[in-house]
Amino acid sequence: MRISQKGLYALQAMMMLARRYNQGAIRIRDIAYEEDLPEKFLELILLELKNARIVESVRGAKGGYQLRRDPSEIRLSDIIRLIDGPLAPFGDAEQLRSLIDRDTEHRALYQLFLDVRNAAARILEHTTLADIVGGKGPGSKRGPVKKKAGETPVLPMVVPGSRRRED
Amino acid sequence: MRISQKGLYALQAMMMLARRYNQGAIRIRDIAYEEDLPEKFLELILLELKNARIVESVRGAKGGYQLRRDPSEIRLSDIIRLIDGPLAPFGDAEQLRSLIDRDTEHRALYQLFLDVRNAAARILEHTTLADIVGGKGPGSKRGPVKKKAGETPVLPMVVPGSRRRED
DNA sequence: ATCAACTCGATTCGTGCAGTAGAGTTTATG
DNA sequence: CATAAACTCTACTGCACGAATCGAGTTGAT
Repeated sequence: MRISQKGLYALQAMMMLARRYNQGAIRIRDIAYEEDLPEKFLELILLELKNARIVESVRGAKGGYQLRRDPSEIRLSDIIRLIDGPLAPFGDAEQLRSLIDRDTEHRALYQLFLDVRNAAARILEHTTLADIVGGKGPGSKRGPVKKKAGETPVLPMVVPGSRRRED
Repeated sequence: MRISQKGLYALQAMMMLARRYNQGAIRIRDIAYEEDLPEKFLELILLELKNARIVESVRGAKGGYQLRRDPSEIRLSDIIRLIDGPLAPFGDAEQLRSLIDRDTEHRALYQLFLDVRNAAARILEHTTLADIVGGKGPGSKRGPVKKKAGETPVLPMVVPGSRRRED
């Protein structure tokens, strides 16, 4: 699952809308300026988010965009799936399950792909915009997803010499 | 982290080489035929794998390709990183850490990307070719990675009505 | 010697990503 | 009601990358 530049822009814009939730609509231009995103491109993205009923627009003078529901009700997976498609590293979950059933030679490989997709889904479906913005409000029930062993804490404790294997 | 068609071909070819480990070299043509991969494209892929010292070639008549080390010593992440690049869904781990340090506005977002990459890395760095081929040999120490809650068992127990949310 | 087999640069074709342009429509407000 | 602010939407471009294919060249087994 690759997150494109467009996907990143979408997430940034949504974070900004989440921070200003319940403070009225924001103009595309202001989002673009404050987040430093290409304005016309952002326009396209917001249109997609609107068609997916995640945000809504207010037309005319003093118009702009705002979230359609509470930040705690918008999962990151909603946004990513919309803009960048399935979370699986290859194909989608449906297709992988089918391959696991039919392609006995490569079953274990596809099963692994599915495991990777499930790991990503577990994170991204359990994290909402509210978890991601510093918002004072209650947000969802917990911090950025229940921390399992190995996940880095929010303030990462940078130990300069501790460089591990890189991507 | 998207796995391309090329990446899938590479993994399939490597699985086949792993199955025949210690049985001499196999011709490109035979791999292509048995795995049903485009021959000339596969040639390119094997060349890359050779330059990365994962496989080796035997030239001349009776030549072909074979693994350079035991299947249990070849991690899937080795192959995927070579062919398709970093495991992170956006950028690479290094870059994400840097963004987490510098971009305070979006810190939590990049942290999440890093969590996703770590989840994928944890799976793909702990699974070797030996884990993936049905091989009778000892392979590595365990099955396809220690199963944590939520990972599908190898034989997936298909309950027809139990369709969950799809990608 | 000869042929199987790998090596490798060049090329093609299509798709998708990233972004731009501009005309059209709606509506708040003076 | 005029008008400017703002969204709506279609079209288009440039470029890079993915997925191959081709063919000439080199090496080595027998």
